[in-house]
Amino acid sequence: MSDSNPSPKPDFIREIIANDLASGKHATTITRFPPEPNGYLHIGHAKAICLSFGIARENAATGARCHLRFDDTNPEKEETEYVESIKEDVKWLGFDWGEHLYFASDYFQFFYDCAVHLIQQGLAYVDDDSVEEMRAKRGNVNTPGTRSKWAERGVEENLDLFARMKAGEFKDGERVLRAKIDMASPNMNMRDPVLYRIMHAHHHNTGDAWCIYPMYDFAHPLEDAYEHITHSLCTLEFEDHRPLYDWFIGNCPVPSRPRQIEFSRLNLNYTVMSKRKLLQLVQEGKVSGWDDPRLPTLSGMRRRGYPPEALRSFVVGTGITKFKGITDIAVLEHEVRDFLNREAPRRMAVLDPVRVILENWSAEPLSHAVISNHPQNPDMGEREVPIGGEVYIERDDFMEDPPKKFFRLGPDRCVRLRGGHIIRCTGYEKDADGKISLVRAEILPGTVGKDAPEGVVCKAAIHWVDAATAVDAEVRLYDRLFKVEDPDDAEGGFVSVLNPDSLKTVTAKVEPTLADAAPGFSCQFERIGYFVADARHHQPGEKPVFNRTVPLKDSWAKRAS
RNA sequence: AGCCUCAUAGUGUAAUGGUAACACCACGGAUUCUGAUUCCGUUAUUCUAGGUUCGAAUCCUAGUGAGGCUACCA
Repeated sequence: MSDSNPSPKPDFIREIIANDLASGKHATTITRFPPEPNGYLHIGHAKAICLSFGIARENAATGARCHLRFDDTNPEKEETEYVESIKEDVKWLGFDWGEHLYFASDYFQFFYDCAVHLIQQGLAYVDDDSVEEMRAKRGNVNTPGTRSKWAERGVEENLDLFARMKAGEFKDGERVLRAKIDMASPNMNMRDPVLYRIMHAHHHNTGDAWCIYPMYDFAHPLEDAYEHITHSLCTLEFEDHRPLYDWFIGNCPVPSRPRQIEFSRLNLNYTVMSKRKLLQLVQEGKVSGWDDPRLPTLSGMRRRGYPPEALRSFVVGTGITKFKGITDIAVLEHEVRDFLNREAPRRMAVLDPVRVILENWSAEPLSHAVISNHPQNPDMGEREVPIGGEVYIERDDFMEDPPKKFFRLGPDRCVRLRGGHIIRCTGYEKDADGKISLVRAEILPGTVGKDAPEGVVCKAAIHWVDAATAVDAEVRLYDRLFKVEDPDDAEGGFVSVLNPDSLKTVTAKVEPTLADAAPGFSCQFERIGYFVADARHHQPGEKPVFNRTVPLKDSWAKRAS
């Protein structure tokens, strides 16, 4: 059910929002998508994007909006390159943040002021303990922690020390600012969490202006409040952080009171979604880059030819819940096929060519065949495909000794060349290896555009390419990157279960209309699959490169196997 | 072990105290100048045990199972 404007069924989050609007708690809804610029966006992010931006779009009548905010509070992991790619990917997915592009790093002074406020309230203190000491005193899930002795410091001393942390008087790791909450809390996040750490690092946005940086738990609720976010939607792993989120909202001088709501992240089988692992695949050269068509990154899927409409339909279709399930990749592929089947023009290409000589071609020669660009959609018009007395057909479409239910070519059998004649096989040749090297056939005059004459059994139409005008193309056949359903659980690491056949490259014969296909041009190679002209490698005048988006379903192959 | 969260066909999601449904997958069949598409059909579902109620997937209690939490990451 691909739709350029999918309207999702109400889920529990949309229900909360509808109630807040109905009760007058909020006049409108302001959401946000807050990626950390430390990697490329992937299909999992698409879920968060479609949710938060989708809610803004659905409530546009009330003035709703969705902010794009870069959560760049850790200078060690973040890069400008990622900022640009994220903006591009969000746009490509079909969403627009308008004027509302923000950086958490623009709020550093605000965070600092809030921290000072907490110190003044006696709710935060500078701790001199080392990482190890802090870890030891934190306790564990079964035993309460013990408070650092530094928590006894007075407000003035804390204020002074914190100012000196900011001024750069201390080295990395020497001190931190902590909230004073509850070292015995069963929720580990409440055991005096760190608010600020010292990092003498260059920040992509603020340069060297700061040497103390706020932690996520502290910064995020403040960012949301600062932007007057009404509903802050995040994934399930932040559930335990919500009490802390609310604590900061309640104890800091903030201009609004956002509400955090958690939902389940997207999980796909045969797929890794963790940024760390994606980065590893890129860095170790297991894939060609962040936009490798085998990757679940948005840029990879774009290059693979997955239309944004299909991604949106998929993500909306999987729904929003708190249940942590694993979605079958087949659902995504279905959405891709569903969209492409309607939108992609048809073309012909032969991936594994066998030459066919039409021995009586002169009996009724054609200069070209007229073929519909989309049989179910005549509006897409027709094209003329050159043809002559010698064509290539797919190796699979000829069988020396065909089984009963095989409908295509074999000795003395008939088949139709799509848009052209019905032909009858009159002979074939094999090379030294026993491989079919040539097929001989005759055309049946008078069969172009006509049903098979009496007495002729012709149960299939196959694709072909004219030998004289065929264009060589590099065709990349992508398959799933992993051999196992759950690479995350693979023993010996997920890299050990990479599928060695995830990329096969063949030189194919394609119809001449494909010679100068524009980068990103999507079409269906009839009877084979959906393909897209590669955006990165195809230059005009060079051999065109096509990436396989997704194969067509093939019930014959399934039956045979 | 403590706290938090979740549990509906194989998979994902609906049903908000009143006939358990939709999509994907799988398997059949019809149509087809793509063994695609389209169309029709088949199989199969409320974790367990109690309780409340005329009536429970839904509310309550207990149990079971799964996931998350013990970074100066986000």
